[in-house]
Amino acid sequence: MTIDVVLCVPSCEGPIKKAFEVTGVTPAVAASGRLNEVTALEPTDGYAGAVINAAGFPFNDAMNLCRQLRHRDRPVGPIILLVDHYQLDDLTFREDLFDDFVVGPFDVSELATRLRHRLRRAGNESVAPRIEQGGLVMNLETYQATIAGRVMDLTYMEYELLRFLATNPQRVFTRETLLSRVWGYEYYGGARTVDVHVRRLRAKLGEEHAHLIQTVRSVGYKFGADAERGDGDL
Amino acid sequence: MTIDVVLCVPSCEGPIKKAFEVTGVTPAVAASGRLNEVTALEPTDGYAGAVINAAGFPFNDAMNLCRQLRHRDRPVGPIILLVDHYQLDDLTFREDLFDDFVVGPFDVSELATRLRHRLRRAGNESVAPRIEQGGLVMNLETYQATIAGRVMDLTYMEYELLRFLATNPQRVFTRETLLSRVWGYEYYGGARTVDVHVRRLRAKLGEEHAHLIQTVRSVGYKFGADAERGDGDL
DNA sequence: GGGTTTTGTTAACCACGTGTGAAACGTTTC
DNA sequence: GAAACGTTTCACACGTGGTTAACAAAACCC
Repeated sequence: MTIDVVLCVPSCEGPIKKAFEVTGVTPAVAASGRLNEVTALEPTDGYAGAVINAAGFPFNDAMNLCRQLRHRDRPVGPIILLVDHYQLDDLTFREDLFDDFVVGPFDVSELATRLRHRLRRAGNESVAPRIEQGGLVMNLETYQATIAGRVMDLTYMEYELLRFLATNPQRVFTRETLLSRVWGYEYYGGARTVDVHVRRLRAKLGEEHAHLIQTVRSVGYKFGADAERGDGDL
Repeated sequence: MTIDVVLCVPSCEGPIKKAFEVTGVTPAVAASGRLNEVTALEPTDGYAGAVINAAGFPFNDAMNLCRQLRHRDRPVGPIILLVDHYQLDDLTFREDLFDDFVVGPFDVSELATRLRHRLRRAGNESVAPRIEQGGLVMNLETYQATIAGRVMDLTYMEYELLRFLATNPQRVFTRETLLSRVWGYEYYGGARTVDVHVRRLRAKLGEEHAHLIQTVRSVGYKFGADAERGDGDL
């Protein structure tokens, strides 16, 4: 039997270290939080999971790391996020990027219990590997998207934006929300950026499916076929 | 679309109740924690999940309930356990009985975030905040409105005005009030603006439902079906 | 390091929502 | 029944907000 190695970013100290000891798994500490470091440290049989302390380094970087880990060819196990209380709101609409979270100040028992819980449950839970909405299929592992069977050649940002919209169908997002959730920064200047990316996406969706991304005037954009049938499915 | 109902055992008070409100799901409270009560309360389309306060009643009973819920023919959604800190150890080797847990003292934000997280990961679009009044349904996330099941195609201002009126049914607003509350500025000039928007709304509500917005002569407008019997229920 | 792709910005253009005034209509009052 | 008042309806002009294309900057790849 091999030893479980769990990725730990960016550090493994205090209660976090204790929790690892109690649980009996070995941490691999990637201090930089960069993907190449993560890959370099990886044991031959892969990581059993990941603990990312989003309270310990820039939140956006943490989110990006999650995204990258999810998209890797070799999937890492369950991702556990450590956050401060004030960061809870930032988790909204990002539910797919992590499998569990712990709110600081971090308690050893809780950390250990969650670690054990997720590691044990790993395998039973399939992380929704794909999105299907109105002819659009997005494979979250291969980074590929098809519309009505035709492969769309999307760039990174296009993919992320489309994914975000498609995972929350029918819901309207303001440009500011999109900027903060997809781009991950606080709106310096260009809200028009969103418009342009939407335009590019619509172009790649093709004439026929361009309407999948709808403009809600004075509000923002939403994904989804029109609910024009009178079934009132709000 | 149906409303998500989440089983709540054995009570739904304080932070737990708040978390349900924030998340926008409806609790079904089974005070006894017995399976027959759970079944009796079950909506036709089943539970979207379960919140079981193991700190609130005998721990073994809570575990038994979890087991029963898991083994039912009709599976309940994700099970979230509420525990006290000293109970953490008791969770070991029972990882398969629940999907998430929260450690007391219970924090509204954390509870809500976990609830949302699990419901979403279970593929459950958690229900949006909405307004329902006399056949009118307004979904505040999708910016859609339906009247008697038919989708109304509202513009921004129309939506905002209708929303304001519908959130305060039966209450009469002067044009000035509407201008300041909905438009947000201090009435330079056109009170006729309100009239016109009301007209457009009535048109989109359709012949049959136009009366939902009522004119109160020399005063203003109000939303609501007629209380034409003289029961004076104001 | 040069070329290519991706990403963000700026500005012109266009469409649609919105507000306005005036006329038609209805209701109340003398 | 006519005058006074309030509401509804209509047509039109203006401006906000969205789309589009072209450009600049940055990242990426040999």
